[in-house]
Amino acid sequence: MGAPPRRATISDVAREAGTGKTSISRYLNGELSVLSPDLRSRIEAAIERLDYRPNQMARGLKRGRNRLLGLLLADLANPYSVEVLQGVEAACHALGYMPLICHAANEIDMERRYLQLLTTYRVEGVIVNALGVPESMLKPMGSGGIPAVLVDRTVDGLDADMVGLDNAAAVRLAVQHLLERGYDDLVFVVQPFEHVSSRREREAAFRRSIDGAAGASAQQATKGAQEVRAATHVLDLHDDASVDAALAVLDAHIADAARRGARCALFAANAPVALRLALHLKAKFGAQWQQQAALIAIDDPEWAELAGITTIRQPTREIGYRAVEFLNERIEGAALAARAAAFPGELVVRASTLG
Amino acid sequence: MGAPPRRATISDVAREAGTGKTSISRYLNGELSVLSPDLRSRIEAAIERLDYRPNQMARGLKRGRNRLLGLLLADLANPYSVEVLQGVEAACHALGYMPLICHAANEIDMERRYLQLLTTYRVEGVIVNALGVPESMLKPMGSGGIPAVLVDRTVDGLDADMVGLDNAAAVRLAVQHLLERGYDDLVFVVQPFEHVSSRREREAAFRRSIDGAAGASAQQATKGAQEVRAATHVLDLHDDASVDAALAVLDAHIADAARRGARCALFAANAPVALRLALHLKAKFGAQWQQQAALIAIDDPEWAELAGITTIRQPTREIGYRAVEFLNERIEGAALAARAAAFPGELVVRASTLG
DNA sequence: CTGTTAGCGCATTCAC
DNA sequence: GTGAATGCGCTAACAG
Repeated sequence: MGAPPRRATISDVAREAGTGKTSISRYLNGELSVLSPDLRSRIEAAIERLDYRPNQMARGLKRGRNRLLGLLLADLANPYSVEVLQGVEAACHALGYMPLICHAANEIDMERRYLQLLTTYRVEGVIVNALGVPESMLKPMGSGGIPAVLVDRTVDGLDADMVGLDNAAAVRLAVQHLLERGYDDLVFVVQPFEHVSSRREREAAFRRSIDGAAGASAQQATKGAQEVRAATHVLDLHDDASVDAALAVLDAHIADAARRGARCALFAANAPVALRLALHLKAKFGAQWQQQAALIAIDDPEWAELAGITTIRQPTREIGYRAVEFLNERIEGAALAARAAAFPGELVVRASTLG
Repeated sequence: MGAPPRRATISDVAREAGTGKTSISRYLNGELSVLSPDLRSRIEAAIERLDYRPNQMARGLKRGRNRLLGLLLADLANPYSVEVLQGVEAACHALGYMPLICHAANEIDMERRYLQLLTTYRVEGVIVNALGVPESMLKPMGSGGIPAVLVDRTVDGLDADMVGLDNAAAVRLAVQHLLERGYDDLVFVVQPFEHVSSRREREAAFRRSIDGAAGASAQQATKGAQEVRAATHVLDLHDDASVDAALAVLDAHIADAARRGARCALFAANAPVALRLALHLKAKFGAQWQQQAALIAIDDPEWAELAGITTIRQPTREIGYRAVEFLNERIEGAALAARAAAFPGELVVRASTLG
């Protein structure tokens, strides 16, 4: 005997059950009511005996849909991505999809390759946490192409569903917290942001929040009545030399603030930036750095608690879940205009802003 | 015009190029030398014009292989998994496979479901970082079933290729470091380890390392001539109550060691345990906890540097890469006996063992 | 060099 | 209730 050399097919099952393929197919598709109890149990037995598993590829080929969703992630090393992924998975299970997870690993041409590959596997839709400019790579979907929903960031010329953080509100929350804690020299640190909408939005929101607060304090003579300074620094994490240079400038800024007697706080636009800054501050001020410099960040990685960093936590699971829901509606044929879901962030206060 | 409502098929291209499907197929499969320059350029043009992409599902159905590999991960929240994943991806690209990433999220029946699903999609092989007991779920492959290679841990009754850390050597390295630093009360902390081979091996290696060291010091009268104590504590991270209880016992142990004047060091079996311990130590001793208690861990997550924890780093990328290589050989038909690749760990000394 | 033919495993008319 | 026939998109013999 031994194990069968080849996996059983529907024909094998039909033969084993002494019937035609049609009945097997009906059984598989839950049209149980149309089968005589006898046939039905014979089929069950045959399937069991042959350890039969319907071939999804063949099914997909026939019916034209394979229940595959593409999930294209810019960087799985970023905990944010992993959490979004979990939300996506949960929704996929609930809706009967199988997520095809693709990891661009910060390589822009990996992203392009994967997008093509997904197309090739005829996924029914894609969820994209874009890295660079899939420009027209995604275009076709708006115009009858494959449905897509964007996560965290928009893609330039593309009019698609979008789900992510309410950046304006999140940044406002953070700035407000810093001002309340008496910081009056705020430094926003962000990766190169021209091409990433979420970074752009956060930076813009940062500027606006400061202006707003300054205006308010001017008329109301708030406790922090003195001027609040604000600056933006760019940290290109993929370029060591550039990072060193930027950190040197930052150091100068911090020193200057100390000289002026100002209270300086660093605002990291996301977790990777926060980690880099924390490492730098630790190297500079030692293990007790939280007492010398303030740091707040968007994103709440697992080590934030250990490092004692105040953060704005994103509802990452929900973001992933909603993305799939949006996509599913699109796949089911909804022809609405592009929607956007912006979830609120949550302030988690820790030692780094209690100096 | 507008975008074509349906993706172009090989027949469309053939018609557009004024030829038969065979030639198109030949073109797609790189049999270019067999095509007249004229036909060839007509085909190229047609493909371009129709934005044609061959349907992988159909190809797979026909040739019987779809170049899909299953990657079943127990827990993507564990940085170890993400790094292995990156190695797997790299190898897949090099060898022309597409990894189907499945995340069991610590749910044992998710694992089972995914294994079935992978079977259903006719993946050519699977790489499994097992969670529970896929028992016979994987059995079939040894006996003509789908090829599999195990990562980090074995599966009980299963005789398959295996790749992971050289646990014995890694643990020895860590223990040796601790002894050299003068610690004489070593506490190994690990998640429930009966069913996870790597944890079992590490725990066993811990006991053996201590015994070996004790023996050596006995005959050679090493500097640490006094007895070295060793104990194992279990931390079930998925059960809060149990964790609290275990930590209380640990605290007692530490207090007792202090009373005796012994130098106590904690040895975390992996990153999740290390994080939990670090959080506890921080809560107990404050931000400077590294000076009150020693901690070493297997795994080297990105936050280890920030937290200043000494670790044994695994060559995770290589592990993932090798897993795919093993699998590929199997898929190509190699019928060798089960192999095992055990990679060495690397000691990264940081503040937590320099007390 | 090129086209015709016959399936891969399955779902779906359409008859019986 | 049930089964035979047709074709999804593609590749692999076979002829020419």
